[in-house]
Amino acid sequence: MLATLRKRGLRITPQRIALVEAFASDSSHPTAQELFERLRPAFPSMSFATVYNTLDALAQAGLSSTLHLGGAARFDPNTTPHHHAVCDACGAAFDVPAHSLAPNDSSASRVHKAAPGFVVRRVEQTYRGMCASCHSKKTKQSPQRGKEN
Amino acid sequence: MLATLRKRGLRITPQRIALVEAFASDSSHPTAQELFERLRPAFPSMSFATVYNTLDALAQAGLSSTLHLGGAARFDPNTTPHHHAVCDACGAAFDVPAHSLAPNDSSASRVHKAAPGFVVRRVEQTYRGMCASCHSKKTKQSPQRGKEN
DNA sequence: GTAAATGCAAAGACTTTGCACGGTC
DNA sequence: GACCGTGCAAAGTCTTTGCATTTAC
Repeated sequence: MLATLRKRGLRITPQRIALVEAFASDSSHPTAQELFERLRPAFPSMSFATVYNTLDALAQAGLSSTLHLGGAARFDPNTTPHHHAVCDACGAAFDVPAHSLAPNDSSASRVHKAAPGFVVRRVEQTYRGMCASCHSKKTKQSPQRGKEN
Repeated sequence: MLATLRKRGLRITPQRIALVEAFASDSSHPTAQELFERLRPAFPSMSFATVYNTLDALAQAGLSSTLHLGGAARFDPNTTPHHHAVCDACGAAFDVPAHSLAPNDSSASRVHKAAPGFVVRRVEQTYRGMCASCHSKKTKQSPQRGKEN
């Protein structure tokens, strides 16, 4: 990631190094808040602006995407084609590998029928349900991060 | 919608009547702000709390669902199985009919492989791309409501 | 040295909450 | 008349912005 940022003429600051290290291999889809808190020990003076700024730079470089699942935005460093399984109870999001995010003919034609002239670039799929952990302790639900939907 | 609310023991107020009338047949996926402004002429004193309150009541009755596509939440009165095509430029969301929102065997197994024990309840699909209107005036993009992604 | 990033604080957008009053059933 | 809903205002959450200072290159 750092190499890509450098190539784009962006500067490699200690904060960015730390954020990339914390973020790159994280498949938990952290929020800005979570990343901020993760970096705070090393950079007590860091601001949210820096977190958002860096995530934005990564997104522009195609190294991160943003998930809007309700509540705070989640950031995703996984650049391989994949979908998400989202737990309605705790909000956890799991990566689900996909062959491709490109639309197939039948989906493209369905969209075209509903919205003439719409050009589909990619298809995102969200599997809503309940994760194993929440399913087992279903007796008394204890929402942790996500909410409705 | 009103009949269903009444059945649930909820009260039918002029504000709710007006909101349901404005919302029920609206396929543009309005935001709370948009509904609020639509009702303001008739109810100059109405508050956002009432809008959110009513939308919440409709959601609990299964008559409305919430779309989190970035930015403000969008509300959707369409209770038939469908997906959404979302314009990356202007944020407009179009309904795309679907046969069912139930997971099929292959999707369920893919999710299970990625998140063991996850129970899929329904599958949401989002077609990201560009609507006809934005595609034609692509020379100089003019974002209206949605943002990134 | 220069342009870009940081830190800070304030503002902004969106949503929720608490409570007294008023309206529906 | 009881209880739910409304209106209002305030607070809360999440994100963005402006600007002076610092820093990578």
